[in-house]
Amino acid sequence: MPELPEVELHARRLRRWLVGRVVERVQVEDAGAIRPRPSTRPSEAMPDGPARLQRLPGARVEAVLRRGKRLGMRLTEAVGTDLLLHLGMTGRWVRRSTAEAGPPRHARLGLAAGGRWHWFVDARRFGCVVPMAPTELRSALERGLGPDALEPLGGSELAARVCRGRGRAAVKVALMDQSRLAGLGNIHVVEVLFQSGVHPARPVGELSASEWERLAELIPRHLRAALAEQPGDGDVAYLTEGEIDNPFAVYARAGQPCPHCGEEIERARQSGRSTFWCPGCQPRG
DNA sequence: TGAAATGTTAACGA
DNA sequence: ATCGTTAACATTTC
Repeated sequence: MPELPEVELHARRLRRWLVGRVVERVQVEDAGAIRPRPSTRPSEAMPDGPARLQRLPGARVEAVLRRGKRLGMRLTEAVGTDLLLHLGMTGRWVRRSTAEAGPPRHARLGLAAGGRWHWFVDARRFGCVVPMAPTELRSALERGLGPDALEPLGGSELAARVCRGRGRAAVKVALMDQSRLAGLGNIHVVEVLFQSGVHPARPVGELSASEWERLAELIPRHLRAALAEQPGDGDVAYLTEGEIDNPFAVYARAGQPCPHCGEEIERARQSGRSTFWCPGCQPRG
């Protein structure tokens, strides 16, 4: 899942692990993970992807950037190749000692630096690594994305962005549109709407100014709180795979009592994704 | 066995 | 044309 908090967490970890270090080796386990453009299909691999990545050894990692759910890795300019990273649904980077026997399960590619392996692991294979010219990285990170959802935005500006061109769209679907606001995914948009007391199916054109103010304030606050709860160390864990308890107030809690008012959390589908809300706290208006 | 899963988008229908 | 929903991608898990 990575949504914005998990992607930002990756940015910080990759900075800590790699910035200032020289890439010693590259190991490609799955050439399909190397793509010509972000958001391409696993079957649309970059034909010369492995060859492009083999230029990296000797390059120093200069910076790790993030916008919305996209990550960028700047390398020594002389190498002529930077990387755009997308985690897709299940992608993550893990660090392993070089003494470890081999790549972890579902490893797609690895970078050796600072005496350790840094593996891009992605069971569902929607994530990718996109090699590109350094001049292209900035636009690849920004093109088609609205402002980063972690940055505070005024209520009226948020309303203008999210409503632009449509007044009848459901607020949940509009908030997940990355070209309007970059970073909210299915889980956190559901949580933010619950905290804001806004029903996910409300048309954007019908929200009041004070509701927009509340959303504008709660979006960055909620994302920062989610980020603060992430482990500083160890591998990133996503909800579906583990025995970790569901940390969310309403997401994946259909039929359970609302933590605020005790009413039963409801579930429905919007644009093919599950939505959860409390009928008591989030009236249809 | 079937359904659903955190992301994104091409293709379809109104 | 614009809007919005569905199907698809690939794989795992319940």
